[in-house]
Amino acid sequence: MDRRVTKKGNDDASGKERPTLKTLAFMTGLGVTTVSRALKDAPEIGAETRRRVQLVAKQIGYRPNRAGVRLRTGKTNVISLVLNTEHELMSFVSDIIYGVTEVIADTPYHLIVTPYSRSQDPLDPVRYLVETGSADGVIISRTQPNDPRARYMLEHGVPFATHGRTDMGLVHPYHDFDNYAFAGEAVRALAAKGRNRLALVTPPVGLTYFRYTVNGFADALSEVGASEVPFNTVSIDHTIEQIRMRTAQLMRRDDRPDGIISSAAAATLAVVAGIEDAGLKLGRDVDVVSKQSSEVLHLFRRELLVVNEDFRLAGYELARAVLGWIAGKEPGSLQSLSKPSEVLPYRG
Amino acid sequence: MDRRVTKKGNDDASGKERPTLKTLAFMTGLGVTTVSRALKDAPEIGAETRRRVQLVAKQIGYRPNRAGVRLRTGKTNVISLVLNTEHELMSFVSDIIYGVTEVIADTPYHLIVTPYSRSQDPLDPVRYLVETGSADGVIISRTQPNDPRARYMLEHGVPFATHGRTDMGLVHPYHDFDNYAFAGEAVRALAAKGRNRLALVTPPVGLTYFRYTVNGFADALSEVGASEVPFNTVSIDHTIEQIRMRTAQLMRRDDRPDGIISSAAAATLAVVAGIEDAGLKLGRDVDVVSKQSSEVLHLFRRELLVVNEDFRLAGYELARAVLGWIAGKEPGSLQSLSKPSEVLPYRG
DNA sequence: TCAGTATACTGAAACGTTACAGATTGCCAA
DNA sequence: TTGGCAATCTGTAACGTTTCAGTATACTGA
Repeated sequence: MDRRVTKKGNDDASGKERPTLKTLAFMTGLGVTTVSRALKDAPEIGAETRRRVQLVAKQIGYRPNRAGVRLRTGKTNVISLVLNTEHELMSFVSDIIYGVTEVIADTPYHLIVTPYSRSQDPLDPVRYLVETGSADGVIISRTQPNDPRARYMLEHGVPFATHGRTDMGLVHPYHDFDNYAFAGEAVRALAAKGRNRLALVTPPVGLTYFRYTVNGFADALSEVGASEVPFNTVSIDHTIEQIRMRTAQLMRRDDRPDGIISSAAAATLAVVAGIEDAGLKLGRDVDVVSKQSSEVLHLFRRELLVVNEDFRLAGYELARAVLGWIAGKEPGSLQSLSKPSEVLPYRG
Repeated sequence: MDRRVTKKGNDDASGKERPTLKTLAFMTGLGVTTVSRALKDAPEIGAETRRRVQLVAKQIGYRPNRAGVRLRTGKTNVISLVLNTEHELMSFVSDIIYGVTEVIADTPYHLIVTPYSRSQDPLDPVRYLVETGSADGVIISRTQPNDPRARYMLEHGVPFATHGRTDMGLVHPYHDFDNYAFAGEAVRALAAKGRNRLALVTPPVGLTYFRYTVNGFADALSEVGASEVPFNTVSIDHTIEQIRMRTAQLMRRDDRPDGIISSAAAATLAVVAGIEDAGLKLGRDVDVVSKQSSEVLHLFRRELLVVNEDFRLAGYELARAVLGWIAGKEPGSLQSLSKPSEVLPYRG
């Protein structure tokens, strides 16, 4: 029967060590429990005590220990952004991150980036996050109409938001760019320039916004009475070289399009290169409308017509949606659709 | 003297709950301590026991609870990438993240992105990370010759790596691109084309690589006998519009340069636009050498001369450096300098 | 035979937090 | 007076992990 001396090491307010609830309890002469509750404005704590505790806490710069909270409550204070490192680490990822951090900045949340690499099941990282309880909320992109990740997280009660919509009859927060409208506006802009044989460089087949884009394109085509020149051999997921080569092939054909619509700025660079490889001139032989997420295309070729998509806004909305869901709001009320800008020609 | 019944809730291997050490202990019939040590190959555990525990652990998919480990040991298994959201969230950030995640992928580490926004003290986020013990290692960029963040982390014993070198007489891991060599090569390439009045679009004043670039530029100028056309009114931190306007101004002067070196692709777009605004033609009136981090510039104007900087490599090296330091390697052995590619003309 | 020691294992405590189940005090109604 | 209740505050346990200080057993040398 031994009688060890237990050294606490924190019940004096001496050291350089980070203050804990125990430190605060010692300083205020209260119990640890009382301090804990006072800090979170629990009703059963006296008004004066509450103020006193909060004052002292602020003075000595108390910050709750994340590991303690997480261990006890399961709350991680983490939002995870799940990214496909193969396709998505293009410039717009930075913008999304920017938008997310902007929202998160004055919350206790941290942003962790969870990658999934080469040809891995997209569900893997999500499963990992859910199984290990690594995040309070998740943001995914490259959303599919029938998206197993969204389904999985719904089943497991994990708050999330998708960049892009789904079509499963399930309701969840999302943010999306109105690609149906984009494609439609693009067609109309080209039609207004007298172009009537149009080709489309689509989003990746299989993602939801592929459908919206294609539908918007098709509907507007018949609206303005233009026809489609099929160009199914590429999407914006293809490499610069592939897009360039196949565009050149396309433009050398007799039935070549006189208008092209591109769903991404990087692809547009390749498309224009392909057009010029074929000896044609932008603005004369063919017009191109492209989405872009930063103001680069007009520097590239002033003949380009552009539509702006704001990925910072996307990050912002997605983060707000996830936090909203975590805070208990209705998932259905956390959906947003961003309208495309006008189709813009080079402005002086 | 009450005699409450304590419900453990985990000592049966029943539920859907995540297995813990206790679960493993129950299943193997061992003590929690033994299981813990067996999993980390402690020497005082019998070989067979060790194998048995590890087998069971693998079978049921045991993963240590991060909060438990972190609370007990202080180890977070987190690497933090500290970013300036004002300047740095350009495309290359994605590449750095890609490189980092590549290294981190098969380690227990998570990557968290810690932003610091508009005109905030760059030391703030670092101080936060250190004070709250939120990360085992930190990666910073926009490194300065005398960098308070590096000094601070050295003082506090926090492993880190800098993107770019410092010049404080203190040794720490870094990865840097050899901008001295880049500027030199660029000057020589322009000289080889008969250009001898050269201007430089510099990195942001105050950052270490500003100095290297400027020195490489100056040394090579005198080496080849060319002269500098001062262009101090811009750096690559300026907006596209500013760079464009001032380049146009510069190019309208009588003493305009016949060669320009640009430290970033985005700036180069603006520079070329400015050149053309002034009615001059790239490749005829002036040649431009530019760094780029992805293959876009040759699509933009094939007359451009480019040097490639690999930011994915940077992320990769930085992550390896931090992990190496955490693992106990000598900081001085974790420094790397990446040589620029040749100056490349448009390749067919 | 016995002490000494190496081997293999174990319980308790601690990290910082919150939830649960009280405990203390004062006040009021009966 | 007494019982009840509201208002405040408190101790203990628990989250899952590792470390400390053991204990039990078998083996060793004399």
